[in-house]
Amino acid sequence: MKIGQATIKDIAKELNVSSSTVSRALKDYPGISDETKRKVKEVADKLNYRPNAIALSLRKSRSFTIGVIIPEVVHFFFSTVISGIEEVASSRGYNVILTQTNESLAREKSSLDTMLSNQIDGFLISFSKETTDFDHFSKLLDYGYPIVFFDRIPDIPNAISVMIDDYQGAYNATSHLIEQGYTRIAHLAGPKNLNISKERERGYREALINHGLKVYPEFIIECPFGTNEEGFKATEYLIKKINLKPDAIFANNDMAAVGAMLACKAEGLKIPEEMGIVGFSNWQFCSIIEPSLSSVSQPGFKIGEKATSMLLDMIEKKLDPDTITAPIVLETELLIRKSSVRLSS
Amino acid sequence: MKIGQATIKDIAKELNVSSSTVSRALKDYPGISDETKRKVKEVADKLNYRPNAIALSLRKSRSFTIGVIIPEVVHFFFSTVISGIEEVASSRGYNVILTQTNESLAREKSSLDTMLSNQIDGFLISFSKETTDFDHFSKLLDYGYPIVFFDRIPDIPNAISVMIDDYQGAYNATSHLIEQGYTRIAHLAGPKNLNISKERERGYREALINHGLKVYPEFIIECPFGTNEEGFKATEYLIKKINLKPDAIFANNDMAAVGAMLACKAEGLKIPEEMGIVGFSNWQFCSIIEPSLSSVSQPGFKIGEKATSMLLDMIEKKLDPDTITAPIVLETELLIRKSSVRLSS
DNA sequence: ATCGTTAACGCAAACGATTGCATAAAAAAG
DNA sequence: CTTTTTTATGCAATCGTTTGCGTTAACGAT
Repeated sequence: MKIGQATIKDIAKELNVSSSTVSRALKDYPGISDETKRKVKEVADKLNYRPNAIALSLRKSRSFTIGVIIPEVVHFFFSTVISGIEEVASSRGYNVILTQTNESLAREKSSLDTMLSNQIDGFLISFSKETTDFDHFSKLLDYGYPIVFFDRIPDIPNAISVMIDDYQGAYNATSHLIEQGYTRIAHLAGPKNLNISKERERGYREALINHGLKVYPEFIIECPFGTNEEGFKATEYLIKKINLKPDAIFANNDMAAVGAMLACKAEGLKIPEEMGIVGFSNWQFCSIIEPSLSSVSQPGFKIGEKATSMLLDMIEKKLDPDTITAPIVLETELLIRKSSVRLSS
Repeated sequence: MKIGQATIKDIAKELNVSSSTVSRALKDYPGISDETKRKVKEVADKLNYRPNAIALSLRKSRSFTIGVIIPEVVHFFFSTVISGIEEVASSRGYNVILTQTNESLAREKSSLDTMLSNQIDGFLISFSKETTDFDHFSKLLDYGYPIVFFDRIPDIPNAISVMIDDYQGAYNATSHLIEQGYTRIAHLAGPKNLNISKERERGYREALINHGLKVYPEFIIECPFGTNEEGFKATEYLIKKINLKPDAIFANNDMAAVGAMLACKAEGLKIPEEMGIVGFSNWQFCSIIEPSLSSVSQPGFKIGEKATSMLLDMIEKKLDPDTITAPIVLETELLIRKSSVRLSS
């Protein structure tokens, strides 16, 4: 005998009325006498009645639940996005079902499946690094299923997505390094199949070109996992193995940037004097490490908020997906700290 | 016309059989001819049939969904716990519904309510800092509702909980400082209403006493929010305003410890020579800040795993809650780094 | 006295799947 | 060729709610 399991029928029985009357009374429908409404509500209270959302979902084929699929929870950026999602969803009366794919395509697909089984009203997705083919998404889109992609967005024509301006963020970061007098700027790039990596690299390249600097291919090293070990190795390589030593590094993510910092320290290179470093994501630790790390801040919370409110608008038909033709782009902010400032201004 | 909306009835119609036959065929029940089974499965495949989990939930009054209520998502420890929860739940075929309370009691209660409405099979809870009265939990427990508390555990006799050994963790951290020759060890404490704070403070106190040191009340400063600003202020106060200056700080959490480090740097105190510092939680940044911060590592992922597997066992009646009389306690690990080592060993 | 109107409520189907109990047809036993 | 058993399938209720439509009784109008 579990709690809250009193049903409309129980109330009906207690008062010798029909379930329809109870249902209507609870919702203040017209055509029910005030007296009955009063009694019904009283008994509902007494029995600790709680509407069965499952029954409601079945009836309305709406679950008031949205599904979130992300690569991993333990990641500063994603956790802030989740936070934004949860805030908006719960304030608008929706539940959030969460799964992480751990960057596995198989899990992404199975998550999609079980969520569909659960009559999810819509999806919020940032796909895995393994995902290169978007058929499983476009099928759903074709059927008019509400989906909003965020951060990592697929190359599907009619997909709705919310992203940050990776290009501009990278451009600003690189320009900042250039303005600080660094001229041989290397780039620790992200995995090639993610658009965000490509965009950041593009921002890096164009900033160099627009400032009259040359792009050296050997200065661009891919760090697909984004760990500090990777950043460490890449930086050691840059310092030791290359003829033209770089004097600054723009990293695709903060962890790699930290790896770069550690490598510099190990090699006795002073930051920012001999090596300027800028990261990407503005993880919490950026401001507290030594020297503090300049980084491009991604508005994770805002992304979550925006993506969710768009999704809910689509679900509630307040927003026609066809009116959205381009991805929503949120601005980044370059946070300049000690690791990249060597000019007294 | 949404995808996956083909129902058992659609399959039945297509083959001119009854829904019961289809249902049984899909589940390989005996008493259905192999021929029929084959056909049913074929059509199911063709129509992209996906069982409606909602209908199933209603029928079985089981939702195969567990509810997670935590103070906040953007927190290294909690995000690792979530990760552990999600792994176990999804591997055992359960969904995870997530809400954060932002440390508000009101939101905690309303989350509880909507989850109950959604026929959640069980709860995983770490309650808010505002929560001092546990009636809303004990009501559910009395009704036999499966709940596992983690990290922050309530003082209810029959509550099942998974926690870490905060006392021992704090004891070890403090002992380590003592062994390093620090004698005037201060403590940045957590909010008084959380058991974990009390336990950590107790570990700190007893370590001092057992090593023949005195406990100075003025050395214990409460940092209820656990921010680095708070830690900064508390440490400045300790350094400047107190007659007997401490030579080490054991902080209730890493952020406060970082605040303490910054305050020491601002005051020109060398770490670890003039001030030893140990934190709690082992946030990611501990190993990459300068000097690296010694910290007590909490096995967040394991907590999530353990709590979830216990909850699912209870839900599936594989585990009788009455056989569990004491909280499950997981061991911490003291990670010794530079911030607290001044003896060459 | 009869008719129309309105207020207040009940009936029953529907959402999708499961399942105990019938039932029909086919096969085996007599 | 019956009778019994087996095999394969269908019926209908159920989970908790909602809702279109019908029903009843009371009331005022004619």
